[in-house]
Amino acid sequence: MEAQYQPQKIEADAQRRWIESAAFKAVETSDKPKYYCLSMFPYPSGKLHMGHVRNYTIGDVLARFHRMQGYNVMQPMGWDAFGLPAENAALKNGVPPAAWTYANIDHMRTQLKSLGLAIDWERELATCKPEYYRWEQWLFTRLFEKGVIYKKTASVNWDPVDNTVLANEQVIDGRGWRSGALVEKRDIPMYFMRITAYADELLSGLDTLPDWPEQVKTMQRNWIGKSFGCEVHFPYDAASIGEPGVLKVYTTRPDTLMGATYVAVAAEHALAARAAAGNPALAEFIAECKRGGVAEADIATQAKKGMDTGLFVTHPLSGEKLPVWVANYVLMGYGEGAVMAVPAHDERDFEFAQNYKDQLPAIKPVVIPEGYELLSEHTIASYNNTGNIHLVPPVVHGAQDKKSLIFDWQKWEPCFTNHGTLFNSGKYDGLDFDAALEAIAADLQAKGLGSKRTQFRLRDWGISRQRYWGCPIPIIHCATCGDVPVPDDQLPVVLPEDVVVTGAGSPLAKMPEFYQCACPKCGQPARRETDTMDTFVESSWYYARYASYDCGNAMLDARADKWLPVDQYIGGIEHAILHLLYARFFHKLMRDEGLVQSSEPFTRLLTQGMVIAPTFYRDAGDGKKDWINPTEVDVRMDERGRPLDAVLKADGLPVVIGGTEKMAKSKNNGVDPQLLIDSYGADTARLFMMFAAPPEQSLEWSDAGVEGAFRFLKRLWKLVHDHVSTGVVPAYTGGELSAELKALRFQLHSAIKKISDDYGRRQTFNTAIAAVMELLNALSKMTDASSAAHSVAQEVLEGAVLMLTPIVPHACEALWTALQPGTRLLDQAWPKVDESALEQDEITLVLQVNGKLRGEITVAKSTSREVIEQLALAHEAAQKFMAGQAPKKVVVVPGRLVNIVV
RNA sequence: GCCGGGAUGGCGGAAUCGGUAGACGCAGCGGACUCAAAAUCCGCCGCUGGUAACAGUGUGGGGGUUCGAGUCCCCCUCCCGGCACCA
Repeated sequence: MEAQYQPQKIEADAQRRWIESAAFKAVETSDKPKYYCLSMFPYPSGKLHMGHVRNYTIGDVLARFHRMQGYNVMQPMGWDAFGLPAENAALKNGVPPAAWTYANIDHMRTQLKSLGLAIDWERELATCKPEYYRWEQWLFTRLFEKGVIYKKTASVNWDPVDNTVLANEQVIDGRGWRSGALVEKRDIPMYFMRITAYADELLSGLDTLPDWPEQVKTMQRNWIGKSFGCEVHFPYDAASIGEPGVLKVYTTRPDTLMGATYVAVAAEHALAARAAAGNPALAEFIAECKRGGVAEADIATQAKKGMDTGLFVTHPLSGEKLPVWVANYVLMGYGEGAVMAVPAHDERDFEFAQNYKDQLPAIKPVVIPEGYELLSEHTIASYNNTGNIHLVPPVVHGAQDKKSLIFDWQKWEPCFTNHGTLFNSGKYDGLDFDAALEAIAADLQAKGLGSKRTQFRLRDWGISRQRYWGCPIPIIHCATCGDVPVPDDQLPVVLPEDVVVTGAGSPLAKMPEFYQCACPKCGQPARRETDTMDTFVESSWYYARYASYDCGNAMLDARADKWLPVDQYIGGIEHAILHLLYARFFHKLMRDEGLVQSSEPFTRLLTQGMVIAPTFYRDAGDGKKDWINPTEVDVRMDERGRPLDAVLKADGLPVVIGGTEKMAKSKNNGVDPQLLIDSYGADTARLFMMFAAPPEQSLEWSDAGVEGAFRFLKRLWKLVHDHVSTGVVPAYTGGELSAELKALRFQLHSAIKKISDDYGRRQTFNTAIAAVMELLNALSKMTDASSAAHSVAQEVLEGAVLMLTPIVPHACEALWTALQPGTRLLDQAWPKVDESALEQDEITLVLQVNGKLRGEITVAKSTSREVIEQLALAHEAAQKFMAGQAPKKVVVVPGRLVNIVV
């Protein structure tokens, strides 16, 4: 064994041995239980970033831990290879997206391999290869024929200068990122997947996933957004609208129907268009609403604006005339594109009604929020006579609050949205939410003007993209036969790879050799669809294809059900909703096609946090900042180690210390993992990543932390080196031991117990590493030089090496060979707890007086509660702090503490 | 705006089921070794007062429940992730 820890040599040797022995090939026939461990595949952006290193190290740690636990492990890797960045790179550098992508894949594969991941590389796939996406096209044609995929129009961001559709991230402050033109909404035809047909199952399926983070399930539940309410029809007012009809709205608050004071429709709604026909001001307002992008975050934060259409509808129950407004906060894509507005009980309606209080009818409260009551002196009649919001008197006061809250509905209070008792609602007065819902729904039903309805917030998934670098949609448009799916024997529709990207419109639409074709049904000349699919489609089923990676005649074969579902999936928290929901949806689609039997794709989910780093900058004048990479900066400390200031290494002059943020090009705070691997080795990189924070939290980059990780590996190396240099011995198996050695074995076996739990149940690798460090600190302090001590040391070191193997596999392999020459670490099982080493006859209890720590007492394990109480009361410190007062109560928590209350 | 998280020493974090706050590591300080430096090893290290023993105080802010709260409940502040065409 070398005296020096030499990571480069050790890592190259270990990786070569793993390749030569095909150590991580997933075995398709095995008696062992399977463990399918999957990290989200990377987008081949160019080179590995720290987030990748973190993600793949976490996956590798879990894969290797389970391998040692006796599982048949599959850990594959591939490339999420279609996407926008390749087109952006093509625009910038003139390289075709395909060439750029393949070059990136080659480089990143080399980088990933240098991390020493226990991956079965035989199963590698890239989604931009026809042998992958042909099966996506095949499934598309199946789903199209079933009606799961259908066509409708939808709004997109349109850049009127570049004549192209923009992604939301390409719209900056309402303008196209390249042209600078004001972006507008434009309706175009697209293909949609009917994910809403699976909404109920996607919702209930979450209850079958106990090993998903609660946070992710909550987010998905809210995203799906199942609600119970009523569809309400407001008959057109014939005088103003000029024809019969009904305006449909959906509401989750039918109990507030009697409080509706107006209705609001989206700018794209048919009634808005009808009213705008003879109203230039309204037409201009509608045009204004159509300016700007389609991103919900922008729409939801803009000021609430609207305009009266001059049209009226009639209230379905009261027959009252209600004005119809166009409002920018009503979304066409959600519900019916129209809402009934109840400003007294909905915050957005309230805000809108306040903005237009001179033009809108008075706010009309109809629900007394739970916990409050109507002031007796204010009758409903007096309320109804007030007529205007400014004059609305106080109507309720808090029943539970002593000082009686007064509400006048002039200022918003959160409790206005609470359920409660109806008033001011005619025959429904006095009903609670449930009774009101039933009564109002029944009356609407009787009049043919509505009924109870369940609604989802979830919308169908638009998968058409007017882009080049994606999977072609396998549809042929025929003048006589309509949209015809491409027949199986003509698949795949291959994406041409040698194209010129201009940034204006889709290249495919300019390539007759691509789009000219014959209709598969009638043989007449036809046009091939030139839109490609959303790249979320590829990433919705890749996890299944790994199992049947080399199957040439089907999307999946029987091996899919052998490996699926994925036992452990690992990826960034930013994918909590979209990717994970789409993948769950696709799994059910594949199940219903008979391709898999399970209903959920991922049994256990670990959502990893971001990698963040400090930012530094200098003002560049003109309000801009020059961001400086952390590696170019020295942070100076005061005498207590607190940061004083920072200077640029190059010129010694000060730079400004910014916040600690997600590593990003825009802030120039990224640290290249390659530099880390080159100077310290993959094991140090892996150890630092796993030690610095638990996987679910954000991880702060720290040069000093990396140094610390490296130092620990050197110390471990030296410890093993010094130990084996005095002769290799068998590990301790039995015999009398001194108290010191007993204590060391107690610590070892407690550590095995704890660390097994940390890797397996808790997935907190930072605490596992800390426990090994404590164990080795204890070993270093051992003074005993007897042969018994040497055999216990052997046991401790073997245990430590085995327990670090998932995290630092290269170093551990070399250390194991030194500890047990002639054996292979790859063949070793996870260490077992020796229960006899955990037996203790004395325990230490904490002594508290009034909950404050005042001392401790050590007693025999079997000591009774009464004796412990007596010992505690007699304790010197207890006597002192009781100051002669009699104890009111003595709390004894077995094995933990005694608390004397005076 | 809506949905979901987070906040603990100078720093990253630990405290797993309401029971010793600060494990482990980094930084810093003191010492050993060295001609010297690096590396390594040993010791100290929340804050305030105190020579010390020790005492008080302390988990973003405010309130509450409890013998006991970083942990549970209510309110607030700030930061982060997602919002359907970034992946």
